[in-house]
Amino acid sequence: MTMSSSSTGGRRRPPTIHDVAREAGVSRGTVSRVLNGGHYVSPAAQEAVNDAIRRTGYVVNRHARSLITGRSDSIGFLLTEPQERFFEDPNFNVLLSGCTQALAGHDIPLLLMLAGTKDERRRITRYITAGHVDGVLLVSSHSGDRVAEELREAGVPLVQCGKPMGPGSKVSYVAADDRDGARDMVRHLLDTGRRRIGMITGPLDTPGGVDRLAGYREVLTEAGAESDEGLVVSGDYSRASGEAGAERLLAQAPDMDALFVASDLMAQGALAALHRAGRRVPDDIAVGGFDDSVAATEAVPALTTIRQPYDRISAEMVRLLLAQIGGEDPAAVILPTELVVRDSA
Amino acid sequence: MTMSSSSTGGRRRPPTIHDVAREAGVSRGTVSRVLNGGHYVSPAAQEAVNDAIRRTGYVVNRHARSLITGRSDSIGFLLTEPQERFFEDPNFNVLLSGCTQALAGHDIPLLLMLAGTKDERRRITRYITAGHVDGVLLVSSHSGDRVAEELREAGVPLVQCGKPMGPGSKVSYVAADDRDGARDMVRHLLDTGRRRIGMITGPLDTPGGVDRLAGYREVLTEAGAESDEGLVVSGDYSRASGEAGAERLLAQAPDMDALFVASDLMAQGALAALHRAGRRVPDDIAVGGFDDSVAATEAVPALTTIRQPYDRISAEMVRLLLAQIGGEDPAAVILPTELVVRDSA
DNA sequence: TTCTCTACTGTGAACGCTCACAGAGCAGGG
DNA sequence: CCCTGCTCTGTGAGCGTTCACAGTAGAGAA
Repeated sequence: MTMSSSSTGGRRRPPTIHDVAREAGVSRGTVSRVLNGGHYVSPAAQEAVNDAIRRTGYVVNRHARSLITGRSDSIGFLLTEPQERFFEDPNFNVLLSGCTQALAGHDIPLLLMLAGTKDERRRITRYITAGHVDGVLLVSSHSGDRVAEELREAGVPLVQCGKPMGPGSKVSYVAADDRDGARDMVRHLLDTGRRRIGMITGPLDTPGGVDRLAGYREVLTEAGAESDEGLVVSGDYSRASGEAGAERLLAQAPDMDALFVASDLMAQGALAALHRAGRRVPDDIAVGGFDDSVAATEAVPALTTIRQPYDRISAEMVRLLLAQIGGEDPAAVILPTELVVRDSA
Repeated sequence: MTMSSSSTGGRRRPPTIHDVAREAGVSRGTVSRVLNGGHYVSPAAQEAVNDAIRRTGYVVNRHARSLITGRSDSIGFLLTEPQERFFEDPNFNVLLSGCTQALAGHDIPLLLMLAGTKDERRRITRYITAGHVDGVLLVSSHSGDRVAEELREAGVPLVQCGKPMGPGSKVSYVAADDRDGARDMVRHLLDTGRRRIGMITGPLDTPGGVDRLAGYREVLTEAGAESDEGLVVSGDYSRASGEAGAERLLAQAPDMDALFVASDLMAQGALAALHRAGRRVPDDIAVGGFDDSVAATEAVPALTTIRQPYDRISAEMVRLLLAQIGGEDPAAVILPTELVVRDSA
């Protein structure tokens, strides 16, 4: 009934495991065992300890625990893109909340780390290698990025979103099947009678950018199309680059009757450019996007696109990371995409 | 010239302060002093230690440090809004990068924590009170939110963005002068000949929402306007709510010749609604926003708005938080706003 | 009985760091 | 000469926890 002084508001020193042990009439070891699953603890001791914890208001000191276990029970979501991209691209939102949710099931908090500049990357890398998180969910596509390598070398469990650029890289990753998705879209455009199909690619220093272009080219070649000379320009997944890309394509290939854009956000930009040029979508020109983000449904007309299963991607990323933290070897997961037909194609 | 084995890829045990001491030929104490500012260390020792750190690839183990200092040398940026709002509202972007930059000067990493749901808030609050961050920059406006109180009771240094709702609250905060900003905007609308001025307010359970409305009413009253009956509706700062608000106002007060909207994002929505209704801006109706975010310059026509000095706000938040961590008492800072005239009014 | 096995418990020894303290060396003042 | 004060250095203790180990008691088997 009586509250021990340590549970009142203005306490000085937080109670330690030692205080709990004294209060419960057992040893530190027993308290620790209760805290960590309760194996080899008698029911009587179990109860006495739980009571004492309640009475003292004891909270485990995670720094002390981490010091010895080497674990921190938290996970970092590291984004090495410029900050604007993070806010502009709706995919990040979906990915982030997916990961947060997947981790919530394990009661692990997710720490978001934005490292857009070189300086930030240095600071955050040091923070991570100092053991402040048990593992990192890395979202970064560009090949010039050394962060993944650095973290891997430092022995930090890591799962990347999207295929890494280097071929022999031993890093875990989860990705959608970009090539296959691109093939589906281009086939759909061909099936609906389009013949002059242009493409705005993603950044070609990323596997996603390269693979979607490869899928596009494969299908066109299989269909017996001649060269795609003048039909391909590349962007950086931003809205603005989609707009600029479409303008360039319209100038280079005015007879284009379809346009495959490697992200919905770029496709939004492309739609704006097409609209300005007086082309009706899909009557004059069909437009296909990629991602199936909110940008696809918000676009006018709503975009036909390739759905990336972000819910499954984030779930798999978390699963792989926890497995890796548990000692398993890195692994790669490729998930299938799906064609979503709306109004633009 | 030779690299110690610990700096190669597959190291087992990370180097400790002890390894560095041995490598440098000094004691643990001296290494520790170098690590913590280098006071009372001879130049020769200083250099030897720095060399040894470089050679061994030593990174301080922050758990061990934290265990004894009680500090974690990191700061949390806590957002208790639903996640969509975070991505939609460009103000968060600006605020976040401002804080990151301000902290970079102190070499302190910023951890972003999104706690949109009750469950997330519980997890994150526990994480914070367990001492994982030294202080919290809190962005959350709603009054129903108990997070600020909880953290303050747990003794966590805290600075809020925006005035807290409760009157007697002892929590630090930094805010722009919302009332004064609103006054400036409404005066500007009056000065340019407008007479029937409507308003879309922010959420009225936030001081920002209340104060901007108060400023609006004061100026109208001073100008001798009759009741604003039917001229005021409220939104939640989202684009969609601005659109809906403008529609409602158009129905209630078709003779309105100006509209003051409590955020640029809502103003964007309002512009869309006005456009649909065939009203020309600013010819038929003037529109004034609030924030001066990118939404203001992206809007068509570009928004006349009230600039919130987000760069100074974030700098002040960081300054206040660091001061509070250093033992100073909480304080409040109110920063002036500025009228920015563009095309919409 | 005695021995073994199992369930449970307590005790040092870490983990890697900082902090307080003591002590060395040297200068300057009485 | 000693004393004081300064800069610099090393050492032991301890932060709060887990882990390995040793040791106890009681049950069952030999």
